[in-house]
Amino acid sequence: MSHPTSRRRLGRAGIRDVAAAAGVSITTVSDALNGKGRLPDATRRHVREVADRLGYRPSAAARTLRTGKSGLIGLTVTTYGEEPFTFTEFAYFADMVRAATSAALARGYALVILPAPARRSTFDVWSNVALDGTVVIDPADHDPVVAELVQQGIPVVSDGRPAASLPVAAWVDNDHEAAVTGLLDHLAEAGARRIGLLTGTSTDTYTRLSTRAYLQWCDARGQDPVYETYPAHDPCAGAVAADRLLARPDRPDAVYGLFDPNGTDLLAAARRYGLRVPEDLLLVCCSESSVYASTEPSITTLSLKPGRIGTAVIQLLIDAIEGVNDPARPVQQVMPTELIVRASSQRRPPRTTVSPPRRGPGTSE
Amino acid sequence: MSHPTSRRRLGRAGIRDVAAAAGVSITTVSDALNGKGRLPDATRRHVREVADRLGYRPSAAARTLRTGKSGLIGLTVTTYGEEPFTFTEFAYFADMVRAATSAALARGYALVILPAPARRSTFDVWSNVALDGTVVIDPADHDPVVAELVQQGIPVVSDGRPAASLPVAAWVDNDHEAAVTGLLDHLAEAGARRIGLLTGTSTDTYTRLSTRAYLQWCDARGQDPVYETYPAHDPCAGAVAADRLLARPDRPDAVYGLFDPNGTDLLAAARRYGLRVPEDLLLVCCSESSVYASTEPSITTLSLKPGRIGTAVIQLLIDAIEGVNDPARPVQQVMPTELIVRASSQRRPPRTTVSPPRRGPGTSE
DNA sequence: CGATCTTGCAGAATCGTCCCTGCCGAGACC
DNA sequence: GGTCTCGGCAGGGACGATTCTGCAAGATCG
Repeated sequence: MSHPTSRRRLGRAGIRDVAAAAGVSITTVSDALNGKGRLPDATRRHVREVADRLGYRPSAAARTLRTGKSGLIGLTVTTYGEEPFTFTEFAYFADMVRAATSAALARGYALVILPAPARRSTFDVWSNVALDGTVVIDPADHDPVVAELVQQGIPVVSDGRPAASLPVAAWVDNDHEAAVTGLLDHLAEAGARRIGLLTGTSTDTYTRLSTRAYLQWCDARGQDPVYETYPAHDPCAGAVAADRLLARPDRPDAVYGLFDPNGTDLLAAARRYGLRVPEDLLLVCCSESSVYASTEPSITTLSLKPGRIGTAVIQLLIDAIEGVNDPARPVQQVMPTELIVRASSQRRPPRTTVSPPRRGPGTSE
Repeated sequence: MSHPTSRRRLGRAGIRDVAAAAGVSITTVSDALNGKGRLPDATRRHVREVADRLGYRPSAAARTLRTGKSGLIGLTVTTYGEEPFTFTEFAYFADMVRAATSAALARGYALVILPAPARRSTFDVWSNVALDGTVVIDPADHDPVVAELVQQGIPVVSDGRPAASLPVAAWVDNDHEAAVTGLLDHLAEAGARRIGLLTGTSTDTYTRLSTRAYLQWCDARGQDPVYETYPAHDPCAGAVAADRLLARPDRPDAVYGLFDPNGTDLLAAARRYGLRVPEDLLLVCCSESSVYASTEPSITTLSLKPGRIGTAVIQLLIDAIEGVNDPARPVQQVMPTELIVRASSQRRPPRTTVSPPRRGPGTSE
């Protein structure tokens, strides 16, 4: 033999081995397996059968090198440094990532979880993985990662409104203003006269837009804003802030909590002050957690529908990767939220109880 | 020029462009950037500076093809079909994946989320990504994915005890027997006379081992087992099963719920039957959710410490990939759990240390 | 019956990087 | 002063696929 093809250095079968075993050329094997070229069905079947018999798996690296497409989509949360998720948004991220993963897999892509890089370096994890595109969750205003990726020609789609300066291909976000306004209307209809807000100190778009919508609603209704802020990343601070809110002289008769644990925080605080929910205090919080369906009383939640967001983000990104939409102008997509109305925000429960509502056997304190 | 090096087909700078711009050879660039070869520092600095100026990023695909290492680790839950996670284990998976991601990134690897493949095919997502190793969560007894991967020489480490026939390189699991035994002892010490169990109908190792430990404990203590089972994937079924358990004629005075939502399920059921917690009913459930710290009363939980598990799994896998440990025999690692004792499992709150130890106020039956 | 077209496949050039091999000059050593 | 060693780099062959080009042999046609 002139070519040293016969040597086997690895246990894995390559396309050469398949070609040799099937008695055809490498080209024919590639064409047969990929459905290209002009081959009779008999040859195709034969090659496929031989490939199956040898347990042939094409090398992903070689294919990526040749075609320039890896089938991988990066997923990153640059806001919170090293940790890929922050604590208060577990359920949101879990749901969002789950939906995004499914959507990506359905179109033949896989998700890679990536960190916010500590510093620019030629050899961090980012440059070690070939990405077709990237999803960025809550990008900071001047995110260096996004700039770098875009400069390399990699499409980026963000979950959450990016700053105008960020050249993302598209973004998806909830209609936070409409959500908060609708929710406050709901509380007002249930009889709330003074609605309080439990919000965060950080300046991300979610917190900012929600708080602004609350202030505007108050302004339009002529109600004085009643709110407390706390650092959302600290779970203990939430309970303290809930307490502060209910201890105020201008105590609200309804509260909306922006973050997932606020429901239980507020419920516990209400119990400490002897306030009955929903009789004395109406309660809504933004959460994806199902536990609020079975608390006592059950708590009305605002769901951001992270699953829908994850799916939408992936669709837009893959469209951008495959050049489906017009790459010239970015695509915005505003997704609706869902208010899951439960006992905590209804003065008159829908079920007409036979027995008259009685108070429980006294407060322990 | 004899070589047609001058053509530029893509905007991205390759190693050739760096070599040309720096006036050195490709070898020198590679050596300078990778810290190999014998080069004076002046040359190294010069090459690095030129590479930075051109915005050079090495091609991950080419490197992977050449070196055989991709820096990617697969993460998969084969048990639940299409969806990567199931609903009842959100908090567990979120925590586990978060820790695993961090641990992998710290050692220079990134995680790829992969599905259970629908059927064997030459071109599913699995064969489109080059993996250095894979983490499998709760593998089924004869998981075809694991077999396939091992046959291809890709190390596999599992979260959860695999069947003896599965040739994984290592596994990590909680000490479920010790956890359940310790928890039941804790309840007995708190005054429980008849401890019930809320468990699942599926046959995964977690459910199986936990239930067996319960039965053995009952046997050793001479207590009749009192338990209800339900399909854990159905969140509504949990509430129904909790109701069934408390409606039994041999109603338990303490209950352990195996799944995350069981705490609120049981609390709601107890309220419906007018049972006070912890006075009439002691409660423990297995959960990673922080909401049980602020329910009323707060609920004692068994934490499986998924973060530790995720970290351990990744360490073992990367060790196997890099050939640190002995590949001949598999490594087992049994991780401890943590019982977070709260109000729901304590008849006497810990603050009343003044009064002498007395038995509780009799059984309700 | 020769020219053209179609079918069925093989050769070989990439893709971008790593790294083994080898060459050249300059000191070191006997 | 010749050989040895060693530092400093360049050449070029993989890695394993995709795919463009091209060449025979039969089919079709005027």
